Amino acid sequence: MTQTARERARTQITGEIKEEARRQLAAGGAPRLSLRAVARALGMVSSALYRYFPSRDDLLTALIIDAYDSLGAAAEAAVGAAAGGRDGWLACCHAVRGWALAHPHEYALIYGSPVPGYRAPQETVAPAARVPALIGGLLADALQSGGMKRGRPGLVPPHAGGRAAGLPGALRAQAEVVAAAIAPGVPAAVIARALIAWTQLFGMISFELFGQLVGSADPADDFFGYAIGEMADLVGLVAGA
Amino acid sequence: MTQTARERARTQITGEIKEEARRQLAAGGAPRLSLRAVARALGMVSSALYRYFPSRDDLLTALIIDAYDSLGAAAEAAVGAAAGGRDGWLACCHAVRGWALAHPHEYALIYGSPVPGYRAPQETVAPAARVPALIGGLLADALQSGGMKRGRPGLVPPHAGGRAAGLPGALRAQAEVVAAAIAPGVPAAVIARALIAWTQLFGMISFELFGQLVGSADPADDFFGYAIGEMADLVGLVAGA
DNA sequence: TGTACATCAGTGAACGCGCGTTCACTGATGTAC
DNA sequence: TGTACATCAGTGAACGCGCGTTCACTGATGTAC
Repeated sequence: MTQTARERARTQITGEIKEEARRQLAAGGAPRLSLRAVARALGMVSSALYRYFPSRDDLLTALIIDAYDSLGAAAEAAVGAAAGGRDGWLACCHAVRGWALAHPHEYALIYGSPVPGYRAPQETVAPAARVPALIGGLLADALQSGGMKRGRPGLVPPHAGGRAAGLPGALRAQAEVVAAAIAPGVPAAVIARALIAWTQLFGMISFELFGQLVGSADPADDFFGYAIGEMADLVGLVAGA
Repeated sequence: MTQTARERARTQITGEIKEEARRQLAAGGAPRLSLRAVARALGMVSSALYRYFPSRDDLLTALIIDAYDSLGAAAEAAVGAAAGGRDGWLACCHAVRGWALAHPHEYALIYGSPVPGYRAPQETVAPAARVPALIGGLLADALQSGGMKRGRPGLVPPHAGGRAAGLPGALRAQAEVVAAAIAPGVPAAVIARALIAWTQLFGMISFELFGQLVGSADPADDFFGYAIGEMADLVGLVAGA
């Protein structure tokens, strides 16, 4: 309950190490993050860091978890403040993008190419699932409170060639697993489209941050706003509670 | 016209260097690519590589250009063999994904997080534009040959809250620039949705390759097929010529 | 409350490694006459 | 066709740097009696 001075110092310095590491992430990205450079910046000797993190990879893991949690918290706060349904979705998207633009190197750390030689441990899974879980909950809520069209979501008809209305088998099964985990009661067809919306959201943000939109949708604000609206339609989210 | 032995040797060895560099890319990603290691693997002394590439960054640039060209060629071949319109789009998507799965580290090189400290020079711009240009051309062709619905593409209606039918201003202007460059005659509304489809395509592939789909749409084959069909609908592409 | 001991943070030196790049050089290939 | 010179590929040593991690150590903080 009461913390000893040692415990307080430990928490404090652990925080300072991560803070400095984040600064270096911004300077050179994950591959250039160096324990020695972090120690140097903090006026410590490099071996001292091993009192706090048993290896470089453990420091990386801590940064990854923090990044997922920071993003998750930002998104949750935005959704909590929104009216739900379609508004919740839009708020979530804007919060995710806003966080990404504010923390581009932490975004790259969790959504960019995997760091070579690093394998994310189990502990990162739960923080990574916060945004998907948030979206799932939002859909489930919207479905209950009338914020979503019933039946097959969206109104895009099967194309002229005549595609079967159902989902392909594996996708249906996967969607049901997802529904059971994070979106109870939401039909597989809605989940399938939500998966599209989800990958679309991060695809846009990655393209924006990684420079692929230069020469087309850059600056991306209007494009982003338009796209997330289209995704809301696709999923079947309607305005109002 | 006729090549000297020296010229032949130069072309050959330049190729071997890039080949070995690609192998090392697969082993450790771009940040771990090392001139010395490449030279070692080829039985050369590291300084000899400087006869072929003036610096490490120039080797990286060559790999990036090759990757864009390889991807572009694969996509173009697939579209060329398809019936056009919707089929062309689907073929393009499958070709891009197929290439990405076959060359995951080259994909990460061009669509992953930027390599720290590296700035892509102008020469990479044209190769990078091949896939977008291909899609643009495909849309223009489809529009001319009746492979696309006229008028506002797709059938998703404005959401219940009543969104204005038009595109936001900046997006409309950007879409017109894109149309002028790679999709002559294609309306801005179609371009805007094609931008969504394009970011969606690469967003899905990145999520698949970078491990974000584990636990949901994994394996991603059915999800991918479903999503690109939905995108075709969104853009207004119909089956047949 | 005071003392003896255990815990822990931080030091400094070292190990063993790898990197990109430069430079003066040797020897083979190509070119001009 | 043969010779003199220029071009270029590749060598080997060196410069100057950085890295992660280990280890024996000092000295401060915490704990049990």
